[in-house]
Amino acid sequence: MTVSEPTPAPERAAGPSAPPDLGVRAAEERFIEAMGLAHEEDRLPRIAGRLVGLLILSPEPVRFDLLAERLRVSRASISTNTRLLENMGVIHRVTRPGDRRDYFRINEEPGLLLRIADRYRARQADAEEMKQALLAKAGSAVVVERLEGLVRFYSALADSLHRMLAAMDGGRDASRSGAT
Amino acid sequence: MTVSEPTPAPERAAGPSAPPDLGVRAAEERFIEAMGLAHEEDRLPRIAGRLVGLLILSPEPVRFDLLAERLRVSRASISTNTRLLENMGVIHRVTRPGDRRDYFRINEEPGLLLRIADRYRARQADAEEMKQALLAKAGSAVVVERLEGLVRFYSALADSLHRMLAAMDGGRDASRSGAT
DNA sequence: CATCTTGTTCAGTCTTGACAAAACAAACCG
DNA sequence: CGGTTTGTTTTGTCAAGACTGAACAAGATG
Repeated sequence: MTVSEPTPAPERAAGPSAPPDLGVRAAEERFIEAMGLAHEEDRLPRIAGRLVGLLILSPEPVRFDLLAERLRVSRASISTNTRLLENMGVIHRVTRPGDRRDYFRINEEPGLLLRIADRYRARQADAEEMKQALLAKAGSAVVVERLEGLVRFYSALADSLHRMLAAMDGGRDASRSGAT
Repeated sequence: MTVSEPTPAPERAAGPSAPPDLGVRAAEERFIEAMGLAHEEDRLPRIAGRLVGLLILSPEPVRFDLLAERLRVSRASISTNTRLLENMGVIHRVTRPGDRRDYFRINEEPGLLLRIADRYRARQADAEEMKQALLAKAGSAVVVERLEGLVRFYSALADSLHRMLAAMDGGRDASRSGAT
């Protein structure tokens, strides 16, 4: 999704771009790398994770080429990964009238969580299907119980996620948590 | 962990080994593959996932070489992946007096879930650390709020997992859910 | 129009990791 | 002891995918 922003904002931000307070800067570096690693665990490219980290730390939308510069990564990678994250609903592309360049900001709505919940739902379905097959043919009771446990677990987890989403959504002023 | 089993059990089981009811067999095949895929998403080798699936469906411990045969995979792979899962606490190696061979069964205690919860805790810590660094140096309020949202989210998720574990543990007779 | 800017796509390189075959180790058996 | 069974470790191959530079497309701009 592409969002239009009213104010050009005099290109100065309290984010990870402007004032290089060295202590904070180092913490930002660590945080960005941590997000890179964390997202890699979720099978996303490391650069995508770093992008998310950087954008979480940026109060203002960040320009395309600044992303490449700050992460020391090719523009090609920025293009690929921003589009990926955009499609996943994790970040937004922001355009401004009279400015040909693209900016990006984190999506304050937690988009990824729904995806996680869906994954658990799918596993719940796998277990459920297997359980039904066994019940129809009188399979081992132990195994049926195990599968029931699996189904319960995954559905509880998915429910819990959905509830959390709902709670966070009502959470603050209306926008909440750059959740990933 | 290696567990010793009392009964040799006359090598006959209602599991995926003995009675080849074709309908159930096909369902088992699907379930095992689904587990393979699901665990691949969690960054485990596909074979490890299939092993988990097979063992969930097996009421009795399964012999090492039968695992290789059933999954049509080299003994080397079985060795590597069983050890991996064993270290993670997902399966148990079972030995029997007078039998030199190794057997494996699923761990009824959900071992992996703790690992998942830990992962979320780690992310919570990342966000927390970044937030502290910002607070010390008066960072952007928006960003601090985002980080607080992250911290809340991850800790809620980890808590929820722990609670679920506790609930399932008290759940049935004492052993519960071959959770993965 | 020629040229610059900005972002995308393509082709190639490089890394990572899964898997298997073979060599190996250890325990048992005769 | 030599030979067998059982599992492990090592070595090599292969595939997937992340990342890059270069070519490309589409506007702007002089």
